[in-house]
Amino acid sequence: MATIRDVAKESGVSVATVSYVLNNGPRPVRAETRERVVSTMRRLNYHPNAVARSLVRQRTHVMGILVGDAQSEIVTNYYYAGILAGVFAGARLRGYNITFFTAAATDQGIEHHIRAQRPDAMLVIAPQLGQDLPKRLKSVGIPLGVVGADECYVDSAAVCLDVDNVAGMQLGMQHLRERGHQPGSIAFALGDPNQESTRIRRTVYEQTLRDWGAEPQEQDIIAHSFHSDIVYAAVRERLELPHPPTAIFAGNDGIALAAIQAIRDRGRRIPDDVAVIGYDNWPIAAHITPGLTTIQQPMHDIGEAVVCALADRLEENLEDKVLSTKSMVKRFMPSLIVRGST
Amino acid sequence: MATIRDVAKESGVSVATVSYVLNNGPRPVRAETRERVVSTMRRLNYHPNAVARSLVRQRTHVMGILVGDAQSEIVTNYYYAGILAGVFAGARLRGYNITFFTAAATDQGIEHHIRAQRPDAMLVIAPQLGQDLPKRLKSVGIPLGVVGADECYVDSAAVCLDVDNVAGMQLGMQHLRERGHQPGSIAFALGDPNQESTRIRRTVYEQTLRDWGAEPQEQDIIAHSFHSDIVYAAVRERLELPHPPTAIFAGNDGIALAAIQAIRDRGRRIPDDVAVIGYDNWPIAAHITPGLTTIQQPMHDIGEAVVCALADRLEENLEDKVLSTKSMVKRFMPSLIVRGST
DNA sequence: TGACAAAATCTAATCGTTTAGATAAAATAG
DNA sequence: CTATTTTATCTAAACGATTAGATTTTGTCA
Repeated sequence: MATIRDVAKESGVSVATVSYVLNNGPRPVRAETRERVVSTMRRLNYHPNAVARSLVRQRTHVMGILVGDAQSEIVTNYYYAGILAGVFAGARLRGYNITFFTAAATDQGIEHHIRAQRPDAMLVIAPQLGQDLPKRLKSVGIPLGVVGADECYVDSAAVCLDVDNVAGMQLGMQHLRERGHQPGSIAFALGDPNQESTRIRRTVYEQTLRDWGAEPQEQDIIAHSFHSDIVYAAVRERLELPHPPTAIFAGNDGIALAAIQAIRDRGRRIPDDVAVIGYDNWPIAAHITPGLTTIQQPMHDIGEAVVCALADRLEENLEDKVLSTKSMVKRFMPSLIVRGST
Repeated sequence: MATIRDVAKESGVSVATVSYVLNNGPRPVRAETRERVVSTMRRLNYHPNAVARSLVRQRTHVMGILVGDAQSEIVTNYYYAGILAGVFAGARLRGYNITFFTAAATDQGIEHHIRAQRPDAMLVIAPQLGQDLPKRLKSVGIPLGVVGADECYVDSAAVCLDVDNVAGMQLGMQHLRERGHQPGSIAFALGDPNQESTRIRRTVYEQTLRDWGAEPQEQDIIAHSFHSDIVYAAVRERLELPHPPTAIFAGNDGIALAAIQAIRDRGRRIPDDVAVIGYDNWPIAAHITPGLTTIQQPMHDIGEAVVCALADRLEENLEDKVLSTKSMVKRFMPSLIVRGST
């Protein structure tokens, strides 16, 4: 494979000149010379070695991405998938490569691994990573981008992006209210209670009910899991209790699907007897009957934004030579997709 | 950040000695010296720079992965997601990093990009990439791993892994036959006819019918798309024609879902009037009623296997100093998951 | 035409490793 | 106690780029 030396020798100039041609600077090159160099580069099928470049420039143009222990989750889960797609788009836009760090999050060695690989920045997407991870990542000393878990990262000089869970939840509650459901008849199938988003949404759910003058009931908060079987059982159970809900707000569309199943198997009609509203707008939501009303989140935008924000920060650093220590938090507005289930 | 020089100076030895400690070789180091070096490495929080290492070793320990134009597809589609998860597992196992090459497949510059980044190997997962891509990738001269598209890569010195589409299709057809469906009453909702897998499965479908003494009918090959709306319409249409099928074999579970919807909306029962069998065993397949009978493919295994095969090849090359030019093709056996829809 | 500034190019150090070849220290043999 | 082998280290040249500083070439103006 041709090197810069080969090109230099072949076109009768020094390597420096070739480099100036390659980078359009920082020193000028006579047009005639440039042409000669460019043509030999083409002739030799020369491509500058990114590894060598990284070494001298002290930048790899790689952003690392860290995913939870369950590697499969990140790609299987539609929520993550959307973010990832956005991340790729942003990376292409700004000229970065995305490398997946395959070490387990609980590895003692993850910082070491990062230090060794020298990505320019790190992305963290799975919110349920270990407690001490923020500190450990911060200690590496490179810009950090976090999606969906501000709280514990807010003092880590990180770029924290998230969906606005408060707004999303309010959007859905408001919609149910407009559809005529009484505050006391709206249940919440929340999902994994360990996730930050779940906690926030629960708070909003409860607060909204109180604002409407109803005290939230423990029995109306059901399905403390994302697993279909558990959700199904929980919904069936709730439907047998007194004062069954006339509407169920589900923590994601998977939960909504399981809830729908449970409602139907109980012999109730959707949306006449029980309305269902989901969260995330999975592709399947549009293709069931009735269509699932759901909260759509701009996941692609978030993924793209986090990469761009980090790229901005990196370019800034390039000038200031000092790593910004300010954290930044930005929330993205969800929107309501109304379909037949409400 | 500490370099090997700092460690050397601090422990009063040469950089070479530190390097020998770091790599356990290739020359011996006195135990006493080693200890001293190791302890200063720890004290200085030293981590060898992978970039510098890559430069001198001429190996990056990175495998690049190329995905189709629709970046989102790879992560949204459950089929790809499974493979990806396996790829990550394999990469962790063998000590490689996975980098996504974000350039569009149709980019003229994709080989250039690869050449510049110098991954040790490339993975190609989306089968519907451009026609000339195999040639272009081969021209880069690094080992190639291909999942799901042997044909056009078989002369590219590639590692080609795929699901055994013939076996999977036969498995499903056999099952339908055992459930009492007549050869002339089995329709095939194939999906995107441009995909290699679709073509193979169609051939097997037709051949199987002939083996059973029935001539395949054009009208029984429906839904030439993966798009739910198109599938839905096609199935509805077919159900109105004479001799409606008693069983529909779907090209993937998404198609099956749309078909089920269509069958139900037409007022037919599943599986009594029409049986449905899917392909891919999406998570949702277990959570609908009736459960969807489907063909499960060992996607995780395939993803892991392709990485391992490439790693083997790379280690081999390390010794032989010559890139193996033999292509290797391996097929993975699918299995039948029987649920209520048949 | 000569003096001087500007533009173009070259030389060589650098980035942080690995690893052959030379050298010093320790171990073994005679 | 040398001579010789073995083991442990060191020195210095790569790997393939970038980029200051020195040097040469070209252009401008009196």
